[in-house]
Amino acid sequence: VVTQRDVARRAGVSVRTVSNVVNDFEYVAEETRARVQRALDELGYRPNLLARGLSSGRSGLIALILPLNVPYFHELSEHVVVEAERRGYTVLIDRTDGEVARERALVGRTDRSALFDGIIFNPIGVSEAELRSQSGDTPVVLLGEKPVGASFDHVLVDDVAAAKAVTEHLIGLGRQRIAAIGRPVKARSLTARHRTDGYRQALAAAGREFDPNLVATVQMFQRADGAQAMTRLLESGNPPDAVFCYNDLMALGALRALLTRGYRVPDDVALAGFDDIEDGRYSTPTLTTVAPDKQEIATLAIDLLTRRLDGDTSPPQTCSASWRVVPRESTAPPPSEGQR
Amino acid sequence: VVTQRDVARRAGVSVRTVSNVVNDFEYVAEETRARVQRALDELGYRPNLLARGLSSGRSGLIALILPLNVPYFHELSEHVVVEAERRGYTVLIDRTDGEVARERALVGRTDRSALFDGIIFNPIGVSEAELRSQSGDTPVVLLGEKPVGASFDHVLVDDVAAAKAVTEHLIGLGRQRIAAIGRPVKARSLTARHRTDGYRQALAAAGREFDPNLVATVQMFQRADGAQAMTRLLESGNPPDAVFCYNDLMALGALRALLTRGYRVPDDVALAGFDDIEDGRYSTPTLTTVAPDKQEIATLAIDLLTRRLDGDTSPPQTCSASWRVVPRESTAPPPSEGQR
DNA sequence: CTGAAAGCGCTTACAG
DNA sequence: CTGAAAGCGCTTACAG
Repeated sequence: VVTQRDVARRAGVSVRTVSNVVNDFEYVAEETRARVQRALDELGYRPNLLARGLSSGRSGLIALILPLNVPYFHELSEHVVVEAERRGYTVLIDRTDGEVARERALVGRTDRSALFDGIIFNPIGVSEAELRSQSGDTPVVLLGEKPVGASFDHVLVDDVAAAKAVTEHLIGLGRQRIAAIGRPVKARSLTARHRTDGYRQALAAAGREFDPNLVATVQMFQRADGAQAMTRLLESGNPPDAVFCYNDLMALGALRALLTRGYRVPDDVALAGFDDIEDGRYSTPTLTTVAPDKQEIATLAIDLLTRRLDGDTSPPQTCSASWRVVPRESTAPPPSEGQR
Repeated sequence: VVTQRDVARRAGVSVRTVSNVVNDFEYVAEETRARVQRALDELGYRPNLLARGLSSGRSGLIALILPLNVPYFHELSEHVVVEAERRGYTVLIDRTDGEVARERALVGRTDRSALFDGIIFNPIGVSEAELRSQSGDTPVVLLGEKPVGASFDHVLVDDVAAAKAVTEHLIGLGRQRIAAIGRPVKARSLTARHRTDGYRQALAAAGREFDPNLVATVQMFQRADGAQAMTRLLESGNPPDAVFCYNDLMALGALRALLTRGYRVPDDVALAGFDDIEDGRYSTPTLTTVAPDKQEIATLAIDLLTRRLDGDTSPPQTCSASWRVVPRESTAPPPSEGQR
């Protein structure tokens, strides 16, 4: 490998000057710069990130720690990568895939703070307290769920309001038995709780009775869970005529379960999800959903993080990104009224 | 931050000994080890990856450079991450999303070889020659397409054979007009060429005429491309009764186009894809596809890479992973014969 | 504008 | 088994 020392020798200058040229500092004589640049090119010098990081204390790297197997975060990651690049940072993605052990390994054990200038993280199992003790002075921005007493910067969407809005959309269709799929069997997911809250608030606001039998539980937020939960609802003897799934993935699973059993969507059962993942735009029927503004979320997260990297020490902030209900075929009103 | 020096001072030993304990070397007196370990714990020492990497020349990090927006690679990445972890390596993912500029930036400019012990890469736009000049002595394993004169380790599936097999499956259904979707408009993708070859070989082997009008071109391998190509085929006046899409994503787009226009799948048009992505198992109908063994591909790639990391300098190898045709509803024979 | 030198936090022959 | 010391390749006050 070619080092700055090699270049310095060739150009007849000190490494200090080479470093100045490489990093594009001002105050380098034009003549010197040209000479060094030539040596740089001729030797094919490329800076060693590790050495630079070790001595400067900054690597230009941001860790994005996500359950990449969740399409929502998968899609979000694209925006984060692009947005970070715009500010001169490189994002490296760490898959946690919802495994707490993996999350812990990433956050704990070795000091990744040396490697990464900052971290953007969607924690599933690691608590804020745990994270605080491990993250040292590396800026961390958390995505989603914000527990009380949070001491990190957060970016989130108002799950309660969004869930309420999409449930109201279902109510507006004239549906009578509106089910919800997504209450976790055991994990205490704030997201799920908030969406349940929104769902109940919408029912209450419409003067509807809350029926616990219409809330189906799941293990995870995957397609299979949605399919199973839907199947249970259908076999309950008194099937719903509309379902709000807490994410699109489960809605897609539910859709599959419905179509397999001969139910028509939306005619027999209207269906709505959450996340606006691409699959939902190509399913048949296409899927009504809540679309969080992913671009905005990414921008907010990177904004928050870079501000910290620039030395901002103000108290932790929470930014709320916008969202909207996107009606599609899965909740489209029947072609002509009263046909059912 | 706590350094080894801090720990050494506290334990009353040299940093050499601390390093020995941290790295779990043998030849450390039990008593010493215990004392150092206590200091380590009390101070909450965590090694600095950068410093370790710089002085040891190894970081334990593997870069996985992929178009993560392609579900096939997205699913593959999970296996690679797990497989690498099993060998003690950490995988960091770099999204290229099919953008050549991003690929170049990752491979060129800064010397990432200092940061990563090895690279697993699915190149879209960067040529092998270019890669060779940039990668230095960092081991690289390439995923997919293998050009002639390749000088890197490769892991791939036999696209020709697989495409031939799935086309034969379509022929076996008794379909007469079998279309193919996926020939690129301009890019010279080996993958697409191989799949076209396999498609043609199957037709030829069955004594069928090759009809260029039945091969639809696409810009990319995304859903929208599949939908558009399908639409064009349907509007061509003489629609196909079966379609082999070069990946599942396009097949899903094609499915959407078919269902939207009132065609029944598989009754009117049978449909097959390639990749076996999860979406295809939940669409209605579920999607017949070619399933490359992703676990095997990941294992082969990591095997190849770690072997190089252990000093193997044998000539570049090419490993072929297995695959199989997975028949699902989209090519299921009609319930009763001759019904059409 | 540029040089000589210290230092980032580790690893690792070299001695003992 | 352990210490003193050099070195990994850079950056960056400190002088000049």
